[in-house]
Amino acid sequence: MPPASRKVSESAIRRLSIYLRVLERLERDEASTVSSRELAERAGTTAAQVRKDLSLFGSFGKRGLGYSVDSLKEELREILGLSRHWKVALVGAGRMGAALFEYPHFRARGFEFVAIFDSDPAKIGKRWNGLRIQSAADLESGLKEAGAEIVILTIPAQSAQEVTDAVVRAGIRGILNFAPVQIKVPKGVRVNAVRLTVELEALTFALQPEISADRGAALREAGAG
Amino acid sequence: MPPASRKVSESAIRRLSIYLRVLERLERDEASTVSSRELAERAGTTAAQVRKDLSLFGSFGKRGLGYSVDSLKEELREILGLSRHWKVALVGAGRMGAALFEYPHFRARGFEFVAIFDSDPAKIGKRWNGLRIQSAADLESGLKEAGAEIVILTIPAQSAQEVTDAVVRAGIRGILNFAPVQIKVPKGVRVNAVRLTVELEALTFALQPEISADRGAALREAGAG
DNA sequence: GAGTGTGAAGTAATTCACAGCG
DNA sequence: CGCTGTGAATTACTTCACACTC
Repeated sequence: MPPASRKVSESAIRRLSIYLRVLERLERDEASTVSSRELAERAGTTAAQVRKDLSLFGSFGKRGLGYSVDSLKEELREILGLSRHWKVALVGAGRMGAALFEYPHFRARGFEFVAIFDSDPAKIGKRWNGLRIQSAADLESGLKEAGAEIVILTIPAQSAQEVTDAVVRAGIRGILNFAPVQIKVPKGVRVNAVRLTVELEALTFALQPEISADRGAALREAGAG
Repeated sequence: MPPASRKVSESAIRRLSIYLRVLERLERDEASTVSSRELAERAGTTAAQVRKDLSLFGSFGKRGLGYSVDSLKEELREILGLSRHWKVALVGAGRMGAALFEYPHFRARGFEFVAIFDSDPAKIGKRWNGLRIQSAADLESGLKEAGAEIVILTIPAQSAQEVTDAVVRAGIRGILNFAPVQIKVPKGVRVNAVRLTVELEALTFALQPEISADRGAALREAGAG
C-alpha cells in the first residue's frame, strides 16, 4: 500500500488504470507473473516507466521474476480506490448517456448507476434498466437521496454550468464531463473531461500533409486503448 | 500559418482545439477581440500558456489589443486541418457508435460519416440517417470505396486488433479508438485513444479519503470541458 | 498603458543505468 | 543471472518576466 506518496502525477494514475486492464487480460490468459517489460509492451509504454509508476506506491515485484499478476492486480485496485463500489449518477439521458449507462466495463469495475436525470419531459418517468429517469429540476435532492458520489455529465454546453452548480450543491466531489465546455467548480471538486472533438482534431492535425516542417513527426505516440 | 514548427507537443495541439471551441463561443457572443488572459480563463489554462501555444505557429495578436476572435479562429482551423472536410468511417454500430454518429459537434466541425460497419447480421443492411451498415467482412474494400480517411473504432477489445489490421490495410492513417485495449499499428498510422474507464478511475483515485499522504492534492487540475 | 511574443528560469516527467536482491 | 527499484541524467513542459509594439 501507498508509502507516503507525494507527487503522483495525473498521467501516472492513468497508466495505473491501464496496467490494471492489462493485468485483468493476463489473468484471463492464465499468466501468473509478468515482467515490467511485458506489462509495458501491452500498455503502450516503457519498462522503466512501469517500474517507476509502481514504485510510487510500493515494492510489488520480485527481482529476477517480475510481478505476480493476481496480487499486483489487487494492489492496483486498492490504489485506484476500486476495492469498493461507487455510486454514479447520469445527468443527460441522450444517446451518449445511454451508451455510457450500458457500457459494460463500468459495471464490471464496480461502478453502479443509482440515478438518471434529464430535462426533457418526454424522457422523465421512463425507465432504463429499471431505473426511473428523474426531472433535472430535482437534481440536487435526487442526487442526495440516491447517495450518488460521482456524476457523469452528458448534456449540452449551454446548460452545463448551471447543472454543475446544482451537482456541486448536492455534495458531489467528482464529475466526468462530456459537455463540450470548461465547467467551473469550487476547490475540492474534481472534474475529468472527455473532449471528443479534441481527440478527433488532434488526429486531423497530425494527418495533414507536412508542408514545410514535419509536424507529425514531432508528435509522440499518443498510445491507444 | 505554421512557421517551420518543430516540437509541437500533443498537449499544445489539444489546447489549440480547446481555444478554437472557446473562440466559436466568443464569436456567438459577438466578441471581436480577446486577450490571452480571457482566452486562458475560458479554456482552463494560463495566459502565458496561450501565448506560447499560439506563438508556435505565428504572431496572431496585436500588442495592447489582444487577438481578433474571427481571424484567430480561422488560423486555428487552418492549423488543425479543419479548413477541409474529413471522411470518417464508423466501425462498430453499437450504442457508443450510435452516440458518436449522431454527435452534433463532429458534423459541425466538418467531419462527415461516409461508411458504417458491424459484424452483427441483425444490423447489417439497416440504415442510419440513410447510410447503410455494411458487413465487417467488407471492411477493407468498403473503406476504400467510401474514401474514408479516419476510422472511429467502437468495438469490443476482443476483435480490436484484427479489425485494426484490416483498417490499416485499407490505407487509413488515423484511428480514434474507443475499444478498451491498446492496438498496434505500423509507423505512419496515428491512434488516439479514448479510455473511458481510465477517466473514471482517475476520479476514484482522487476521491479516496487521503489516508496518510494527501494524494488528491498532488493532482493538478485535470481541467474540464 | 495594455497586452503580445519570447528567451530564460524553473518544474515536471521520462529515460538511463546500475546496484542489489531472489 | 534476470529483473526490480531507484538515484542521476535527460528531456519535455510550463511559468516568469520583460522588451517591444500598437
